[in-house]
Amino acid sequence: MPKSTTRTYSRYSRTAAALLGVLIREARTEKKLTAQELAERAGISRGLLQRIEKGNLKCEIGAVFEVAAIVGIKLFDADERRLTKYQRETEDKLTLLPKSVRKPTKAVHDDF
Amino acid sequence: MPKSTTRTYSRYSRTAAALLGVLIREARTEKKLTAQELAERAGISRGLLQRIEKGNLKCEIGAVFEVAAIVGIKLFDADERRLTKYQRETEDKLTLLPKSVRKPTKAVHDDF
DNA sequence: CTATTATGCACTCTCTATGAATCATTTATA
DNA sequence: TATAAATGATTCATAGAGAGTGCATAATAG
Repeated sequence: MPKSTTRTYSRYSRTAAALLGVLIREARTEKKLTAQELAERAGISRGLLQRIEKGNLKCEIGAVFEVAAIVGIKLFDADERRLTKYQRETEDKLTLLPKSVRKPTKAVHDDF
Repeated sequence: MPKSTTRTYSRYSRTAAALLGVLIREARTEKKLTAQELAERAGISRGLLQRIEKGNLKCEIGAVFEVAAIVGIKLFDADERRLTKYQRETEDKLTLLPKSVRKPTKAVHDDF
């Protein structure tokens, strides 16, 4: 990233990430997995898992999803089958929508 | 990151990210926002938004959540109030669980 | 059909998130 | 209670994510 980015996040995003973090922590504990074990299974470092469990928003989404999937947290509350089906349906709807969004030209001629 | 990481993702994670991407794209189109506009509102670049809409797993989760929130995609199917409530409840449950996971020592003495 | 705008893609440069390693602290169990 | 293990916290080097840019192409308003 060029320049300093110091992103600012909405409260909603922060809360969502924090929630996902504690859900993961809870599921991991219930499954009796150590941080090290879960990290290894997910192919990430223990440090990254720590940040994920703390709800850090700068983690890559792939790592977070991977960990969540391993401990059994259903994203979108759906298993893979439903996820795929839902994705197809959404893609279908997308083809019906305009492929690019045009802003109306200011010359609206509402000045009679 | 040290060493080459070339992470590998499960199908579930890939599908989930892809779904989130098309949902965002759909919502953006319905709200008649250009990629540039949405990116600006989220405080990210258009390039990053493109990757998010394509379901790229290497984007930072904060950016994805931020964009999703802006176009009105409810994460965990919950508004901020419910999200916060749910988070508190989960944190409470967490305090009841052991704070660290111990693996049983192999000396189980099941060798009579 | 045409003009104009949005999107897709590729490139460079910069900065930072990640993996690894280490130490301090907390915690479960034998 | 003693003690080995798990977690928390910090540091460091670096691979690679993200911003910015330009251009080709697609797509829509008029």
